[in-house]
Amino acid sequence: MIKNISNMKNYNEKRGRCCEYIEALEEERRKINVFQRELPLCLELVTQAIEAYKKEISGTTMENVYGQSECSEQTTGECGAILDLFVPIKHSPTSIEGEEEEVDEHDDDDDDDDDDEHESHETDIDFDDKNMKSEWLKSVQLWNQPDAVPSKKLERSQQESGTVVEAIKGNDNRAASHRLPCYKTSNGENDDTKSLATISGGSGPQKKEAEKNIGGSSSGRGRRKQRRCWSQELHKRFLNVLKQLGGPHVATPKQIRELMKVDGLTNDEVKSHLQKYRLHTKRPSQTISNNINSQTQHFVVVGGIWVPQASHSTANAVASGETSTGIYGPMVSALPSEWPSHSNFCRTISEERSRCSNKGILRCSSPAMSSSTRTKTKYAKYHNFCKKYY
DNA sequence: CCGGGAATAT
DNA sequence: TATATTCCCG
Repeated sequence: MIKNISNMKNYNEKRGRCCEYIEALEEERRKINVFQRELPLCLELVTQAIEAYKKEISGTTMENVYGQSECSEQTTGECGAILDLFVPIKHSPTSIEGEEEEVDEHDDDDDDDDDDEHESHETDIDFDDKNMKSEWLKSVQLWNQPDAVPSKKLERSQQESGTVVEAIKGNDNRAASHRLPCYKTSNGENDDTKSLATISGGSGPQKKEAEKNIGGSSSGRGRRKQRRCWSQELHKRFLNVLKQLGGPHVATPKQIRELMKVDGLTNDEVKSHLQKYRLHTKRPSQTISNNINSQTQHFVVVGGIWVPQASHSTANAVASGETSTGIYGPMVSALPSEWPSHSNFCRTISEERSRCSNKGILRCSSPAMSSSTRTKTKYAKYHNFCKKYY
């Protein structure tokens, strides 16, 4: 009898959990929905899983949604089994070395964090811990996700104060070593995001694709890395770091990369991003006819960095008070506009063939770099920069 | 090697 | 067109 009771209890518990998961999954589905086109299978999977859960709850035990992965009960019962569907099996280190050889000849030197794709136990999904899931999701979002996703807002709210980032950074990832997005999916040919591999692998803990360069034809190492987008999260971090370093014109790619502590991020990528960013900052005005640098503008310049006006105060505080310690103090709001001007600035850079000939008008109110250790070089740099533009 | 920037690809 | 990647040079 006791047994029965405990069973019952167990059942109820399980049921409760299932309900929770259904909710969570539905939430998830809403998010994924945004990417319907990109992740049709993902959506399908989640949908099916939701149905499966519901059925399960309603008593009709019918698992085996897919025929595969039948209710193998692991420690957690079938919830786990189904859940597993979503967790792309992370085969640990295998993928890495596969392509390592030539795509990245130097890189990955990164002393500290690196991608420690931690082991393989998929059980770490851990039931009661949905936070983890969101964290994980978020970190994934860090890299892909060309456009904004509403969900992000939500998550951000719960942990302001940059804890996320902290965790992401991995410098103290005791709780959960969630990997950061590896962005290194190379493979230039046959790309097509629709390839199943890409999707399933990509949506989950995406690892680097192993295969490429098949058949040895490979035509040399000319392949380009697959294009990856800087998510807002990522860009936000970029901005933060930039702020710490004193602005886009004094920060150096390497420093930025180091401070960002995003594993897998390379200097080149940072450099590129920085370049783009600088371009944007170069010719700020002339887009909007009416307001010429008036107060009505939604962006303000803080230490040479454009930030949304809303966050101006905080940013400013940091800029002046600063002292990098509180690294992630001021997170700018999750709003989409972190760029000098969100969309295109009609920039006619075509002309300037010769280097150094650009005469952008740039307003930079004293860079917020005072107490940095390596200030000297920066200072010089900054002066150089000013000279250039004034 | 690193950084800036232009050329090139997506 | 915008943005990311690669090439080139100092």
